[in-house]
Amino acid sequence: MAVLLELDGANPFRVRAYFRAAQVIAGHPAPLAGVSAEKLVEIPGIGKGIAGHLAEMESSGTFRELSEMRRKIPAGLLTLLKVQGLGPKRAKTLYETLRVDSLDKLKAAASSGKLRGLPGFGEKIEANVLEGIEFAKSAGQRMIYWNARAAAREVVSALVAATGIREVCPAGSLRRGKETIGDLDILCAAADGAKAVEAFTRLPQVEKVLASGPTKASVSLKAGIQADLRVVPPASYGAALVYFTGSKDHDVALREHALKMGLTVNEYGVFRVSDKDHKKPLAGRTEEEVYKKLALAWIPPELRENRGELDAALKGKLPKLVGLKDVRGDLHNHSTWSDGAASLAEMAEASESRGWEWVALGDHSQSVKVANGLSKDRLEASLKELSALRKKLKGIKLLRGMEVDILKDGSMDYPDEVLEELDVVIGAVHSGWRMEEYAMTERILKAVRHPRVHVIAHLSGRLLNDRGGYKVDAEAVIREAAAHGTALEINGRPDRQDITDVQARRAKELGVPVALATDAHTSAEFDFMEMAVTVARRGWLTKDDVLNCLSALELEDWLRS
DNA sequence: GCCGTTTTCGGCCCGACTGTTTTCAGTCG
Repeated sequence: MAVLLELDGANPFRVRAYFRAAQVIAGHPAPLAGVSAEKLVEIPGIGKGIAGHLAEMESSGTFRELSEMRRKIPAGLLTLLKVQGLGPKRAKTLYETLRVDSLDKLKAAASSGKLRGLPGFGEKIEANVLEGIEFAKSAGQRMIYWNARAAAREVVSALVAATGIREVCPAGSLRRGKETIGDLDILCAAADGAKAVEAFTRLPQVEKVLASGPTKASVSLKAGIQADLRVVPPASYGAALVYFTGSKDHDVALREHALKMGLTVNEYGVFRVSDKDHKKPLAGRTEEEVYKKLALAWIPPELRENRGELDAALKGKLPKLVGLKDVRGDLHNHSTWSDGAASLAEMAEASESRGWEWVALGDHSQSVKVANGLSKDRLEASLKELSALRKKLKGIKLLRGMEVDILKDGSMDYPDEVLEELDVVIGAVHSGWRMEEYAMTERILKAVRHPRVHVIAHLSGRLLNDRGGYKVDAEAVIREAAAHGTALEINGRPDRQDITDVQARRAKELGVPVALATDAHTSAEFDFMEMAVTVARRGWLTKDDVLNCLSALELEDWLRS
């Protein structure tokens, strides 16, 4: 609705209200279906109008005004917005004058020189549009966090090497730890902005310079992602870091909060509103200083999504987020017994050398034939091997933590007497993907209720940028997990990251323990614990919410209970 | 369309860059 209104040229504040409401709803931990209008309007950003639309959507799947806008604005117009340099105004001009409502028609019009001369268009924009069309068609996919971080680290170290500037930091959604990244935002503190920008645009990683000025530049990288550099004076580094880390919604809320205090915030610092020329910064060198001047505790980047963090910071009620150092072990991984690349011994030794206090070494259960799942006999053999390892490795507590399939009827892939031999039972779905949501939910709920199942793994089954996962009512699973004391996993494989940040926060809200898991298939993949921790932090989790922060004794107590 | 420590009406975050313009609109983040 927000995008359609924008294309229609509606009041920009009305447009923003819809964008904001959409964000609020997406980030709300508990589902809003069935919530009464009186309760809905208590949520900041949802007023009477949108609450009414939501009620209408619940019965009909849409609302009247949206249907009207859909009739009024051709669907193809929305795809024009994907082209860089085309916003609502130019898209509307194209449609009204040339009837352009698809990328193909846009290409035809641009290549025959029909764009130049239109209001707001010239030769340059025409050329840029032509180039942007190809990009819009091919790209569109966001990069998975882990890969984006690697690309960013490479650019940052190259920039440091080229300029000698020390204060260079990836900001944006990468710093916030979002599951996928649209572009890299890199912040740099330097007296001479132009010099830093020039060095940036000449890095060997750069494929094409999209824009470049004295304090900022945009390039596309050979790695297949756009990177934006912003340079500010060192005295503004903290303010710029806040600004450039975002999220946009967090920044906007922060500035609104500042205005109530008679202060204004930009990327250069905090100023009094009365200080019109921004002559006397009240803060700006560090992030802590900026937040403090606004009467706020420093907010960890992972929380900066405008999901209540400003309110919590104001009241001193921010959670003390779980960190990698709090983690004492991993619960879910694989060895050469099934589809892993390292032996049980290698996985055990790698865990010990990471300084972990315990590890539950796992594998797939018998029905997952493609992953070489373990029959009862092979499981027994592997347990013997583990006993021998226990005698050798005294520095770490070794547990057997199998990923056991939840079969189509909801029963487990091993009989109860076998499950009882395992220290940790992780229930997971790897088959029968196309079940209806109701049936899939019942199937998983049965596992949640099973007294021998400790953890449910990768609840959605999705693989980012690959497949969407099966249909399941996550809220029902979280509620049942709360009722039965079953834990839910945050899978740290970068393409899974499942359960999500929002679901993790909901789990915490209902008192469901969360298990962080690497799902490692090599010893190096124990690194994925950091990915799982990032998702947990985005879900507001503290070490009290996370099973991996228990000592070996505490964990065994919990497993028994 | 939302919201309220001046307000139920009249505000609504802030700045850089580009390209089309003779002073600024559009786009982007």
